[in-house]
Amino acid sequence: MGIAERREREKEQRRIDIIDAAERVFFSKGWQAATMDDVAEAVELSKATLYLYFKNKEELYAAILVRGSELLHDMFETAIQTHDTGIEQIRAIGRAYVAFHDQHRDYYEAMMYFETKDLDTCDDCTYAQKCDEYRDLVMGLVATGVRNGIDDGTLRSDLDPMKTAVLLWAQSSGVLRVMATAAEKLREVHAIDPSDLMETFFEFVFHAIAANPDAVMARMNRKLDTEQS
Amino acid sequence: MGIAERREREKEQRRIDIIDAAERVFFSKGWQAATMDDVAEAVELSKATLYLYFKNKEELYAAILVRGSELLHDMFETAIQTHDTGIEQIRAIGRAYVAFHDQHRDYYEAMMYFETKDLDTCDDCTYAQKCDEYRDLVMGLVATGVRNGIDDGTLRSDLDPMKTAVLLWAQSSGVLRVMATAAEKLREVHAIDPSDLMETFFEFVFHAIAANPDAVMARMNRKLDTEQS
DNA sequence: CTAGTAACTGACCATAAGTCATTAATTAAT
DNA sequence: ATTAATTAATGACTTATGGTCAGTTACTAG
Repeated sequence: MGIAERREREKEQRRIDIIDAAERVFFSKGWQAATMDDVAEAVELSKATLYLYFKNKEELYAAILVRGSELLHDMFETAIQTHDTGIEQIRAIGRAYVAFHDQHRDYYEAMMYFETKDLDTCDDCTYAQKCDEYRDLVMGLVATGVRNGIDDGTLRSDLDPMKTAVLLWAQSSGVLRVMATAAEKLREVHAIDPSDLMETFFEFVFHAIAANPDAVMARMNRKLDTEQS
Repeated sequence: MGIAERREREKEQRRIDIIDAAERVFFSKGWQAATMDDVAEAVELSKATLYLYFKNKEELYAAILVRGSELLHDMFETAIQTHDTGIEQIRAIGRAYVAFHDQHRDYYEAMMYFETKDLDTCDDCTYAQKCDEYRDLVMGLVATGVRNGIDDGTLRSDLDPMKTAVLLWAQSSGVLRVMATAAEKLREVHAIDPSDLMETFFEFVFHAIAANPDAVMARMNRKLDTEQS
């Protein structure tokens, strides 16, 4: 029965087309201002058709969030795989988070936007569930980094990996959010450079979790000096 | 001209009545679900009248946020005034933030909800402006605490007060948000107690900013032990 | 008592999410 | 090849809600 499968593929492609169009529309006009009619027009389908593929506007948005979550997860995974010691992995994850914020601003903001009002966790909202799953995976990656650091002696041995992962994630999210929403004000009113703020944040973190904070800080400063010269 | 003043007072009272009603409605049904008709019914006025006092639904919400901001500011101010050393003031502010989250959950969530999509900063949105002002004041209080700590030797002397204040605020917000949105999951899936998470966060912070981290940690642990026994 | 002003309102509009009966296209059966 | 059946798609509609406005009521001043 190749026909059924072809239809399945076509249907899947439609779904992708819709998400692509939704991304363009939502990213350019914002979640609130963008209408389902806009998306329908962008994908050259009637609005009613959208509702054959997505339960409602929110779930269509969730589909976009899944893409963002996947991207972030992959970046974190790469960060882990391309670094050896736990402390370096954690730092690389931090940099990856910043890079995600810088390079995929649309996804970042979309994810921030919907973090407050948690997507309704109804049973058939597969997209919202996938978002949750990715968040767990991401948290797991951070925890892995912490565990590696404990094992290889670069991080404090008395840390609880999962608790530390949650804290690192929460703290980073908070700092990144402030950077995203108040970057302009920080720079102009308080004369604070956002990326400098981020560096200080990293410094704070390593003061808290490194096995040997002083050595780590000394190395960080040396690195910064050589980079700047 | 006592009449004009009385009318002014009455008008102000109306405004307060409307905000009171809006608070009840918004807090019970949520920003999205609550309608201006709901508010109108609650305050026993026609919907059109609401628009004589508030430009739109968003500004009415902002009026509520101002109350929350004021409350938070006062709690921070008290925290500063009732503690002597800088490090204690910072800790007290942290505790105050947690207390605000615990005891004024409605205000806390309302403020979180609107943190993403920054209230439109149009000229005549006095309420939104006031929110911004309070945020600055709050940040200033934290910076004052840091400055005091630098002066009295309880905090690292190389800290930039304002930068540190922004970081502390951002980090705390992030952690508190995660606690608010994922408390249940943290406890049940990862076996992490939210208030324990908060304590570890405080520990992280003081590792980063205390002039003598080891001494501070030792003291914190002693305190916790005596409290638990 | 009357004119003028401020406060208020019912009826209305515009927009946008979501639904449904109907139509068009594709596939399977005779 | 023709027809029935299944699937995909849609135009027209309903409902809900933020926001507006002409007109009414209540109060004040002269």
